[in-house]
Amino acid sequence: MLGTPSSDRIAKRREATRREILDAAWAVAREQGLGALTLREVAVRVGMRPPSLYSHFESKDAIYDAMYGQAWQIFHDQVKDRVLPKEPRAALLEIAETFFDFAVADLARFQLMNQRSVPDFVPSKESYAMAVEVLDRLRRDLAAFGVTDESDVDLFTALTGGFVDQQLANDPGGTRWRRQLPRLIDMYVKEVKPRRRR
Amino acid sequence: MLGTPSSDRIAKRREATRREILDAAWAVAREQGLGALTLREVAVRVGMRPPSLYSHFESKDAIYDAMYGQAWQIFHDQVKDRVLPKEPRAALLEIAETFFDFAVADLARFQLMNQRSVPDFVPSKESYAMAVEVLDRLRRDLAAFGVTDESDVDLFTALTGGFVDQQLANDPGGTRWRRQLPRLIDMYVKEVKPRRRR
DNA sequence: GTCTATAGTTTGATAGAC
DNA sequence: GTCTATCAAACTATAGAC
Repeated sequence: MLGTPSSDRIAKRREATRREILDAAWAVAREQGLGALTLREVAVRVGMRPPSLYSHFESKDAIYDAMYGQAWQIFHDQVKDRVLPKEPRAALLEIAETFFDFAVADLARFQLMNQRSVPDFVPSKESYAMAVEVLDRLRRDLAAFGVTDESDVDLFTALTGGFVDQQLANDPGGTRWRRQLPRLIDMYVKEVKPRRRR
Repeated sequence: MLGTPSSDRIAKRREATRREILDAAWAVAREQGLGALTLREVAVRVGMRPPSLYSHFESKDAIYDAMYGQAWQIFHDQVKDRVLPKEPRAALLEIAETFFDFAVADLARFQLMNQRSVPDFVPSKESYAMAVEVLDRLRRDLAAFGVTDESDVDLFTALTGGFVDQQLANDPGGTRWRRQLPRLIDMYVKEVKPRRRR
């Protein structure tokens, strides 16, 4: 006698399929551009017929939304347990480089996360929460070095974000801006004068 | 007896229609997003049927291309005759603010000019030339203050571009980053040490 | 140069059998 | 949960009359 699959097992399978779909969606977005994403292409890659996607996502927008949340989730997982150096310059450089490398690795992902590239797309509350989580984490990291002014945090995000933009737009795959990150952090440290972490 | 319109007059009329179409295209892009631009919507606004657009542009891509070139052209016109202060700090601030204000005034335009927002769109040689022109102009402007290292120029574009990005993405219509531009220029001046213009 | 007509795709999404 | 069948709509682009 065979038992029926436990509901736990079913849920796991469902989740796995969802992830397969998202993986395919990311692949398409990377290869053809975020705005060129189509349900057909995604379905083909997963080995499904397009209508079957609707068993897992209620619309194309829901896929964009899941991608958005997933991207921020992945980055959050990557930074949430890191231990930063006590010395401000080294720590801030690590923060900047981690974000830079993550962002530069995938233009489509960066466009979805940080630019308003998909017309009418607005992340759901749940997905947006992940982005907020990451920014809060950055705020706490900076605060540990005495950087608490909102203007100082804004300065930091603008500086690192600007480097990412230039790298992606004008030297994709290269290091023209990446290699200037240490210099950037030096500038920032001189300006904001963070103190050594306690 | 009526004469026939001079070929000069005909050319003027053609050019005017082209501009009308581009104006409509910009309006759609601003209102609905750059990626949501459709020939139908553009035609409706101009008061034409969609196929008529093909008398003026050979494809949708050609419209994107003309928009791209036009945007850089407009910005170039805006800066080509300006006389900068001799004092480095004031001059660099003016350069940064001019670019910032222009970019922040229109998200769709900024996306077309500086981000890779439209899948597969590659500007034609002629349109791209306008962008190069502007960058050359910036190089000459900076050179007048002794800023000639490519890395210093790259730093400047990344800093100002980053501010634009943050302003558009996280405080559209506001001044959260705009008001920190003087501070940014102070940082840059300390780092690069431009000399007074001769 | 603008129109009508229409081709030829592609798209996101639904209905209902299995 | 996946399929087939299908839809309705939108799209870019072309042909040819006026």
